[in-house]
Amino acid sequence: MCGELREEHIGHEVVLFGWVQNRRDHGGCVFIDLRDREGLVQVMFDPSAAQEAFDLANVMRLEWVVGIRGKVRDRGEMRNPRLATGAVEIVVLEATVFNRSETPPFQIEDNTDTNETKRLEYRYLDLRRNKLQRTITARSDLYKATRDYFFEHGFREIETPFLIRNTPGGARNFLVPCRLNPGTFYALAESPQLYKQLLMVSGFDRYFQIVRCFRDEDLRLDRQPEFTQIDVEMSFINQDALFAIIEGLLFRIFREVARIDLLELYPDGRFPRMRFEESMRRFGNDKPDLRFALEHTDLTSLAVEHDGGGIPLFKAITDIFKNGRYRLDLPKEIVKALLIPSSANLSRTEGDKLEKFARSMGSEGLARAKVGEGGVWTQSPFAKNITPEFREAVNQATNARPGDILCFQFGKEAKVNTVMANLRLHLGKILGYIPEIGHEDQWRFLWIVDPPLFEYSEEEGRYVAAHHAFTRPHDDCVELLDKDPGKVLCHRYDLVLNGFEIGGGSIRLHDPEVQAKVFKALNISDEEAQSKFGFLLKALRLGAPPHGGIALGLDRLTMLVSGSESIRDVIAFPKTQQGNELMTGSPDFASPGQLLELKISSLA
RNA sequence: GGGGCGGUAGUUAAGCUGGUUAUAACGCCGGCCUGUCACGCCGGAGGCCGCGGGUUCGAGUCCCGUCCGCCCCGCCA
Repeated sequence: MCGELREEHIGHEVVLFGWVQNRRDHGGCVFIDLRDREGLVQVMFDPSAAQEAFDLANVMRLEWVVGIRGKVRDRGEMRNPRLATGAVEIVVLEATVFNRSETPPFQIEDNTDTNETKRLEYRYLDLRRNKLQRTITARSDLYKATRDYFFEHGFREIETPFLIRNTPGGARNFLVPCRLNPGTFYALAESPQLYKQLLMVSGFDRYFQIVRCFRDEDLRLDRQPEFTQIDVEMSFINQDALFAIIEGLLFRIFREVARIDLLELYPDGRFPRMRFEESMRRFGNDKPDLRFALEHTDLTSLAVEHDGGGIPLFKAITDIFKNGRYRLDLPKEIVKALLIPSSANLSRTEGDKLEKFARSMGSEGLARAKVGEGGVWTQSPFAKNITPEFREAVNQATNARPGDILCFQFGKEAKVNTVMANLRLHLGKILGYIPEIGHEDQWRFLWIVDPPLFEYSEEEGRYVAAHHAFTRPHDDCVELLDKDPGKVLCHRYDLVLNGFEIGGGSIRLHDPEVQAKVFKALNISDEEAQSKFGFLLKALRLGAPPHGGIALGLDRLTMLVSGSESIRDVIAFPKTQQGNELMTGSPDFASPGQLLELKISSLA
């Protein structure tokens, strides 16, 4: 192929098919860069070698599809070191034009600056570009590495339905009307969760599937409405053994897809683990990017000790603790600080920009303090009121030195954490601790373990399952299920890579008695449980082995491993942030006839 | 549902405090050129300034609405 020709091919006669990448017309001779999926090679049309081919070359234009027969020649001094095939060129003996091309809407080149709208509209042209050829190929390599690995480890690949019964909870489903049962709908599977558990009950022991999942939720850089998971479930397994299997898979994928040996980073073959609580405290989320430090400092208990430390806004929070109003079933309020080192040399304007950033995250503001000589605070709304004792305690807790700047957030825990977690990432980028895009061969994996089984829903005023209702609680937490549900930890885990959640799963709950307690804590009645999950509950009573599993986000993983900027770069035909597919124009309105046949009407 | 940024030749952008013929680069078309490789040189064509309304003597520019794209919050494994 074009991109594969090297010095060793000199003298050979070759036949090449490809697209015209570039044309340099010298009047007496014409150079063309011919492109195929492997790369470029320079092709020379010389009338003294082949007059007919030369005449054709004079009319050839960009993106024409041509075939040539010619001889590989040494370019000697004229070699082009910037091209992999630069040592050779083809002298054409015969040429054919298979198809002409209209002038393309944008040029097919590596550094295209055409905006993404245009590129998505002409996706098939964008996919001709070297960069996307590489990421889509990486994705293909990743499928192969995954299948090879699991087959070698005794797994079976089993397909599960896409058209399934609508089950409550979790992500919003896409609905598909069922013509044969008017008025009823299938849901598109948001994951094979229930089916893979049932496969364990069936005795399939080790299951995996590379499977499409559908979720009707708002999109992001790393989220598409249809995406692909590497779905895994195993029986007679514990958390540690499952981690080992998945770690092995990732070592394999990085080796075969990116030629990166993770053993250099993780010599014992294992990834580090961190408890959920610790991650929230230090980083404000459950997917910390460990490529840089810049950790949060939780000042809540310190503020309580100092009775607000003279700062009225803090006192409002600490009073909640003092008055005994603080209750487990109320959203917690906390105080957190983030230290920007003096080396960052942050100007006041830049500080104001950070505040704007915090506000865009839903924060009321971003209080700051510049630490001066002797630990005094300046340029701060707190400088006047803060007691010297509290100031000193904060300086010590955050390890602040003169020149550093402290940023504060306080209020509802969830919001403080969101704002501070995003602020940390933002600072990491603007201070150059991590690149704006890409990963520069820094791969920091982390298992997040032992999260709470329930989380309090302010909307619904009750506890809801943080993952799903079939996650196994820690054995020593079972008695807390009715006493203090918020404190129950469970065997759920997320795998994080450079701040992206690339997978998550749990050891499942297969004990009907504990299951009943969980439903009770969730305030789900027997009837409700039966009507919603009856088939699974029945299966769990008919000889269900202990089991657990995980699902890895194949798109995100491919995005990271291929150094892509967005999940759209690793999906051949992705959708925009509003769920539109710009090439074909989906989604589209249904015709009245279609709706009539399905017995549904549209209100739009 | 909310916040931010953006939409001007085929493409990417410039266009200030409203002003006369809307610039540039690449691409495209024509001509010249046998060693270029971002080839070069000469000439040319190309515009519903996203769309709709408003203010004004006059709108790419100001105001309102709307559509589309990107990033984020909410939402989501």
